[in-house]
Amino acid sequence: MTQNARYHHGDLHDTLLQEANTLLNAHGVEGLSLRKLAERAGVSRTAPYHHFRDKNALLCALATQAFAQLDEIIQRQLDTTGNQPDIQAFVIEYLRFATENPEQYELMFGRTLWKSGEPTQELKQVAYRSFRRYAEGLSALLQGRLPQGSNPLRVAQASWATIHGLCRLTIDGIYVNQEDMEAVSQQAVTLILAALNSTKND
Amino acid sequence: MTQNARYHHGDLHDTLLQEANTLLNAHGVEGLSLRKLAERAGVSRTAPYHHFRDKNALLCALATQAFAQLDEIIQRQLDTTGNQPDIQAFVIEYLRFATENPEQYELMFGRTLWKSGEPTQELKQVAYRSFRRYAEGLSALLQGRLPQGSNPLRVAQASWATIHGLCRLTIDGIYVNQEDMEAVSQQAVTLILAALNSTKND
DNA sequence: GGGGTTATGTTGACAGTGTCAAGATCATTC
DNA sequence: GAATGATCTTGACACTGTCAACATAACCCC
Repeated sequence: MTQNARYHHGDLHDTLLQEANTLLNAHGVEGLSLRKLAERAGVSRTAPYHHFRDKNALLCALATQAFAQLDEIIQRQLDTTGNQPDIQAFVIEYLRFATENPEQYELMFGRTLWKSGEPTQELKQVAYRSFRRYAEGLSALLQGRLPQGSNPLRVAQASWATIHGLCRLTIDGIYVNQEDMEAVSQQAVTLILAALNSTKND
Repeated sequence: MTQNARYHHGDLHDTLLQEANTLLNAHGVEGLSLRKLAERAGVSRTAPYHHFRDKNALLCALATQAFAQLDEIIQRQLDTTGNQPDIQAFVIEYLRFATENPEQYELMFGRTLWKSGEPTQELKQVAYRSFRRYAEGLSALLQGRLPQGSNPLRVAQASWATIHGLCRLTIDGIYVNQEDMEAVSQQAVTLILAALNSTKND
């Protein structure tokens, strides 16, 4: 029996994830169909169902993978900056991930899984852990530089919302102008820093 | 001929938009199918195609309507606050619109139209005008209160990104906790105000 | 090794989707 | 009153996710 004509694929689970990522990058979530994916993996339409409960589960698996990647970037950034908090670098790295992996980012934070679909237990855990780590790390970076009456966790969440908003605007095709995008993110950082340097609020 | 059995609907265009909004609110974009919509309007599957080129065009029309609503809210807010800029109120109003009309907001700013679909020329115009108005209005609110070296337009865009990010997080089902959401948005406003009150940046 | 169990892969089928083509009906206009 | 265009209908097609039933291979225990 030749290797090409064997009945069992042997590594379909991983192959599916890999090919799915390829299709995702090429045509977006809306262009990712299980049937095309199966064909691409050289397997029949329903074979993927033996490895993922349904399409939603597959997408959750992709998102989980992506969270691991972003997690690593965030952790590395938080470790590197160490005692000398560099929010600018942090934001740049975060934005870089989102703009270089727009479809993954969409999957991680978009309504496809969180609202329309049903996020896997696994995805929920990974995502929440990621949120927590992010918030804690960032609030550690901000420690002692906050305006009076500010809650470090809330500040971290608010500034994350800012960065996230920038990512969404870019990813969703609203800021088509790359130059504008950079200027705006630059200004966002400046804004955050200005807030941090102020010692008074009301 | 009875009114119920007449061949021509008479007001299908508007009826479609209205019923589409109902379906949108009830089941989201992903639950809005042209066939269900046609049935709901008491008309055959392909009748809508005589009033909208395709599904994308119908969704663009819905988004255009929604932009008009948000536009009005923004304009009213900017006029009301007048000489006494009240960013807090502005943010609250914006967030209110988004949380009360989540599906419309998704349509207005989501990838459904801007990335996956093809935004109508009309939608583009309305949207860009809305963006511009928003940015100009907000930057007028901020005038004279900015940290040195800040570009008012950029600040407006950056703070819009913050608000937009909060909206997305809520709408996409990531901040399920309403209480958290309010605290974070509160903090975001505080952050912006703190930045404005600071006279120095870097 | 042989037989039963489980994992994996296949074909067939179904309901649902957007959309095109061709024809039916009505409203309007010359 | 006939012709033209707007509106609506049925029929059809390709595509989607997913279930049921069956086929094949791998694995494990006696």
